[in-house]
Amino acid sequence: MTPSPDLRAHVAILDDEPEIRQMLSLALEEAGFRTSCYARATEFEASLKRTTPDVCLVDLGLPDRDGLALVHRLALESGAAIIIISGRAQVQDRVTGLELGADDYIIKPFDPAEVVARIRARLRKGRSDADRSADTAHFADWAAHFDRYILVRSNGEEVPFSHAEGEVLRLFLESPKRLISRAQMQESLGGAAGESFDRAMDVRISRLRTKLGEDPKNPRLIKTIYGAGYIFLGDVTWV
Amino acid sequence: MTPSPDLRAHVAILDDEPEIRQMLSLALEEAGFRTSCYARATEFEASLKRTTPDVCLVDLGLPDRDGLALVHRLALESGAAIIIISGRAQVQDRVTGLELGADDYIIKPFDPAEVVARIRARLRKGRSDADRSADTAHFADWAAHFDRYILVRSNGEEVPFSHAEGEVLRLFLESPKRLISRAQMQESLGGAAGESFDRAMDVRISRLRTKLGEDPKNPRLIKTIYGAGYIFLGDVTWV
DNA sequence: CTCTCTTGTTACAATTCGAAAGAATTAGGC
DNA sequence: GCCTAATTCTTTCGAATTGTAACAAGAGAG
Repeated sequence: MTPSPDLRAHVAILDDEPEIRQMLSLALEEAGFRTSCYARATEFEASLKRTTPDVCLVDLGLPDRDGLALVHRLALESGAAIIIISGRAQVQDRVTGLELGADDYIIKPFDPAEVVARIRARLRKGRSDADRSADTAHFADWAAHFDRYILVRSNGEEVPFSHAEGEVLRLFLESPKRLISRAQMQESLGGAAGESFDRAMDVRISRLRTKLGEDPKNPRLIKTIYGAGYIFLGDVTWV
Repeated sequence: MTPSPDLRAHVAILDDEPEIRQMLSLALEEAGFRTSCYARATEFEASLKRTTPDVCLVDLGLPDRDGLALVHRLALESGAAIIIISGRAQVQDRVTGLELGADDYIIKPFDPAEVVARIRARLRKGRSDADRSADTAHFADWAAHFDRYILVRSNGEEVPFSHAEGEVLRLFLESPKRLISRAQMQESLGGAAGESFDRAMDVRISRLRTKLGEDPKNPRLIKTIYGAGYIFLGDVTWV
C-alpha cells in the first residue's frame, strides 16, 4: 500500500502570483496542512488526475482560463472543498462565485490566519459525524464527558451525572476562574424569572459538589462567593 | 399522516435587532427557505428542543448571553450549519468564531444576497454528505439493513425490526452522539402535537432496546437523559 | 456575641421514564 | 366476510430524577 500515508489534509493552492503562493503555502504548512502549489490552471488540472486534494484554494483572475468556469467544474467533479480567493470584492462577484459551487469566498488582501481558520471549518464539516463529538473537558483529576454524561477520574472510576447537573457543570467549565452570579445561572439554565427557583440551583450545585467529591468544609473546585455567586477554580482544557 | 411536511430548508435567525431579523427573514423566505426568528438566546435554545434547523444565523453580541459560548455549544450539539453575523470585523474575531465551530462568518453590514448565497453553499455541502443513498448502517456489532428491515449481528444472527422501530433507529443513526429531545422525535416521526402519544414513544424505544440486547440497568447504546431526551452512543458508519 | 441574611443539606413530593400486559388497529389468508 | 397474527398504542405501576420545603450551618453587620 502507500509507503507512508500522509495524514495531513491536503490543500491545493492555485494562484498566479508567486508571493501569494509562497505565503499561503508557508502559513498552511505551519498550520499542519500538506500543500501543493500551482501557477496555472492547466498545471492544476493535470495534477487532479494524480491526486485528490481535500481543499482547493483558487485565485480568480488567472491568466490562462476563466476562473469561475474552473470553479464550477471542480465543484461538480471533485469532492474537495473549494475556496475562492479574489480581489473582486463586489457582492455580486461573491454571490456568483458561491452559486457556482464554491464553499467560501475570501477577499484580497487577506490574513493567512483567517484562511487557515476557514479551511479548518470546511474540513471539520466534511468529516462530519465520524470523529466529531469530542465534547470533553479535563480539570483537576477529572474528565467530564458531556456526550456520555459521565465523569471519569484519573484512576478510571466513572461517576454518572444527570442532565441538570451537567448544565451546571458545563456552565462552570465554560468560564472557569470567573465569577458567575446567581442571576446569570438562572438565566443560563432556563429558569424563568420566577423567584421560587433559586433554591433549586443550590441543590443542583450541592449534588454536583458531592459527585466531584468536594469537602464541604473546604471546596477546592466550586467556591461560593457569599452574596455574589460562584467561581470555578481549576484549570480547564477542552478536547 | 403528516399534514404536509415542509420540504424547504429551515433557517433559524437569532438577532436582537428587529429590523435585521425582518430583513433576513424576508430575503430568505423569498429565496425559498423556511425561517424562524428569535430575539434572545433563551428563546432560541428553547426552540431547539422542538425543532432542528438546518442552518443557524447567529448574531454575536446578544444582550443576554455570551454569543461565542452559544456557538460552541451549537457546533457540538446540533448538526446544523452555523453562520455568525457580527459587527466585529477584526481578523482575530473571525478566527476565534470559526475555531469555535462556526461554519462561516459574515460581517455587518451585509447584503442579504450574499447571506443567501452562503447559506446555499453550506446546505449544498451538507446534503452531499448526508445524501448517502445507502440504506445500511454499521454500529457496535450490528448492521442495520433498512431496506430489508433486519438487524444483523457480527456473528450472523438476524433480528427483524418493524417499521415503527426502524423510524426510531434511523433517527438515532442519523445523528449519533447527539441529544435528541422527545419533542424532536415526535416532530420527526409525524406525531402531531398530541399529548397522548407520550408513552408510545417509550414503548418503541423500549422494544428497540431489547432487540439490540441492551442491559436495562446499563444501556450502552441508547441512553436516556432524564428530562431532556435520548442520546445514541456508538460510532455509526453508513454504507 | 448575637442577630440576620445567605447558603448547604436533607427529606419529601412531583414529574418523568421503563417495561409489562392488555386493547385496538392493520394485514393477510381462507 | 371472518379469523388469525402481527404490529402498534394505551394503561398501569415501579423506579429514577428533579424541584420544593424545611431546617441547619455559616458569614457579615452591629
